[in-house]
This record gives sequence, C-alpha cells and structure tokens, in this order.
Amino acid sequence: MGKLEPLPGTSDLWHPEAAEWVRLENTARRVMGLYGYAELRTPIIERTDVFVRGIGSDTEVVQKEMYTFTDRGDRSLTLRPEGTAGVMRAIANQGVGEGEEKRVFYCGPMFRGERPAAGRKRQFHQIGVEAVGKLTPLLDAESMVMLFDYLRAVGIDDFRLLLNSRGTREDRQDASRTLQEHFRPHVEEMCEDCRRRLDSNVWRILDCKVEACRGFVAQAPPIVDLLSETSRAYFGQVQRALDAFGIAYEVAPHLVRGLDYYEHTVFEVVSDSPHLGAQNALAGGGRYLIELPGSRKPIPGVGFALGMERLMMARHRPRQESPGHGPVDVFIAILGDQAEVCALQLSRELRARQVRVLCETEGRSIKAQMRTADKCGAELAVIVGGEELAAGQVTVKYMRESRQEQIDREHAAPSIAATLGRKEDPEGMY
RNA sequence: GUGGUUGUAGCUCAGUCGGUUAGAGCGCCUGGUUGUGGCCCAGGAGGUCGGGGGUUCGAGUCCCCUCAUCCACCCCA
Repeated sequence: MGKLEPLPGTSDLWHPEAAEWVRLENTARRVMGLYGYAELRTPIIERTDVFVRGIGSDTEVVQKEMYTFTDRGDRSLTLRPEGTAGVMRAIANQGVGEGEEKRVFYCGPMFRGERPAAGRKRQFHQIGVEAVGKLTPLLDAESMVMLFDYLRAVGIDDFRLLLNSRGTREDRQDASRTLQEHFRPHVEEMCEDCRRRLDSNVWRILDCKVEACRGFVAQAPPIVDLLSETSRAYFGQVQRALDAFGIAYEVAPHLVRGLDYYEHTVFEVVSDSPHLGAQNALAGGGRYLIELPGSRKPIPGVGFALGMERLMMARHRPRQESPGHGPVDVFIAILGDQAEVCALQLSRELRARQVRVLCETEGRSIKAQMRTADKCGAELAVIVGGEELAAGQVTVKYMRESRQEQIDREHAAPSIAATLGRKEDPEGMY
C-alpha cells in the first residue's frame, strides 16, 4: 500500500493486459486502414488556447476538467482532454487546400480532472479518427459504418447507435431562441445550473439530468424540427446512407453532446453490456467545424473517439494475474558451475534464432529448477550438467510430453529452434 | 465538487461483545537421500492491521481527523 499507488484516476497496466491493449490498437489501425485512415501522433501537451478555442470555452471540459499549468516560459499549457483539437491543430499547421481531404487515426492517453468511477479515469485512453476537409452526408455515414466494423472486429456486439443532428451555427441561433422560449416560463422550477444555462448556453439544458429539468426537456421540440430545410435534408441523407449500409440506429431527438464544435450529425454508441456501470458510452463523435488560433477559417471534419477502458470492460476479459515475465519457449537448467558458460552461450544462440529463453541464474537444486521450468510455461527445458558436458551433449525435455532426449551440443540451437518452429515473425512480440 | 463504500501477508479474504503469541486459501522458497516439473506431504519466509491522534488496564475491533479505493451524482470516451 503506502505511497506507491499511482495517482488517483490513473493505473499501471501490466502484462498480459497491456498486450491486450496493443491488440485493440492494432485492430483499429487495420480496420481504419481499410477506409484509408493513417496514424497521426500528436503531442500530449498543447498550448491551452488550442483546446479553449477548439472545444469551446463554455463546455464542461474546458471550464473545470482540464489539467492546465504554466511552464517556465510563463505559457499556459494543458494536457490534452480529447484528441480532436490537437489533430486539427496539426492539420492546420501543415495546411489543407480547398477541397483537399485528410483522414487520420490516433490513439493514446487523454487527461481530465474528474472524479474517478467505473469506466472513468483521469488518465484514460482513446482511439479516434478524423476525416477532415470535406462536408458530405455519405462521409458521416461511412464514419459510423467504420465504427461498427471496428466494434465487431474486437468482439463487441451488444451496443446501440444513437443519432441526431444539431444543424449549422445559424440553425442553432434560431433554435436557441425557440428553446429559450420553451424553457423560460419554467425557469423557476429548474435547477440552478439550468437557470444560468438558459441565457449562456440553452443547449446544455438538454443534457441536464436533474429530474425536474428532464420533464421540461422531454416536452421540448426535437432539435431536428428546429433546423433549416437544408440541414434537415442533410440529416435525411445521412440516415438514408446508413440504411443503405444496413446500419441500425435510433434517432435521439435531444442528443447534443458536450462539445461546442459539433455541426450537423452527432452520434454516440452506448453499450448494453452489464459490465459497464453508469458510464456506458463506448464511443461518441460527429461532424464539426472547428476554430483554431492561426487558421483563417473554421475547418470541417467528421470523427469519433472510442474509450479504450470501456472497450476492455465491454469485452469482459477476466483479469489475469501478471506472471512477472513475458511468455517463454525454453528454460535452461544448470547443474554445477562448470555448465554455466555452456548454458549462457546456448541461451544467446537460441535468442538469436528468435527463441524466448529464461535461464537459471541462482544455482538452485535441479528440482527447484524444473519446477520453475514448469511454472514459466516453457515448452522445452534444456538441462546442462556434468554428464552432458562430458558427452558434448545437452538434454532436451519436452515438458508437455514428459519425454526427454540427448542432442549434440553443436547442433543444439538450430535443432531446438526447428523443433519449436518459429511461427511468429521477429516483430510480432504481441 | 457532493454523497456513500472499503482499506488486515505478494493476491483473495476471515478475525465474535474490545482481551494478551493476528489467521486461512492461493502464490513464493526449501525439503521429502544420488540429476528431473505437475499431484501429495512436511517445513519456512513474508504483516508499521492504510496513516495520525484519542478513549481504555488493554484497540485490527470504539471515536475523531487524514490518505487511498471503489461506486453513484455530475460529465463524458
């Protein structure tokens, strides 16, 4: 216990779970790659205004959840609370021409100063994508199809896609007035936050979970009804495209999401898995128009982010205990000081042939060494002792078959490597 | 930020109404005659009972504070 625990809301991730995470990421690289998305790695830390202007200053995230500090040059920096703003900054920095499109995939840690709970960490990890530069309903739909493909590829199928549209900025100005008129007569009966939101940001009222407010939200007109003709047409096209792809969705009339930059399509994937707890949103995203310092005009894009912790929970792989070392193929047992040199040399020859080797380092009894050979999961145990040395041989024991044989020391390494048959390529550590 | 929950061995946990040397299972180590794993048997190591203060003859147990955990609210991935 003591002071060695990681900070609240953060955690150490050990093998073999760490390998499972890498697999989730690699599956994403592969599936997103099928749609032409390529990886972009941006810094974890950015100038604060990248997020304030990118995400919107009236959002929960920038108002009270960012890890912001001042560096020695007196600049205000923050640990990224989400991925889109940084990706857009990188793209704007490189420049996007009129009509040009960029498709990027990213993954990594994000930071938010919230109270930890099931499926919510202060350092959490996202896999995300952004298709930037184009504004078409088909692209929005394709993004959601890709999300479906990915979820199924990692073995998740009990989820629902929630869909809505918030229209354009002009639509929202009109809609805001309508919503304000709708809620104003009831302000006195609503919560403190909503009373403030009525004039500062009515949209946030739609997200309010306070019982009293929800009643009024339920009676509010569906957002879509408040949008312009063209925005509604856009939304209709998105739905038709999804139908054509055979993707099931539910229109959530008051889904608006917490980030200001969304325009038109917004969506969320919620899980019905019993392993999730209250935080059941696996992924969220939508179409956006984002403003960044230095860019002449807002840049359009569509994208979504998946929460890796929640993916892990939804898959519900039982927690395994860490064995303290990675998987190995061979354990080399040593009997007597004389055999040490031979054993160490053999271990190097094997590793040079991509065989994973654990070698005795303590000079314990043969019994203790064999016990280790068994517990470490090695397929073969190699015994090097006085008898073997004298005969110029080594003993190879097949642990699963309880059979053993002597082979010439000279050909030991190639022979063992051949026996194991190196099915994995050298880079395939996972 | 607000509520509640839990903190005892490496892990999962038991510990009665306060009572003297704090337990179990698993794991780990060593043995069970010569150089062979798993099963079994015997033994061993390992604990500031999260930390601090208080009440008491006596606190793992009761009280206060604190730290951490988990969960819910909230928010979102």
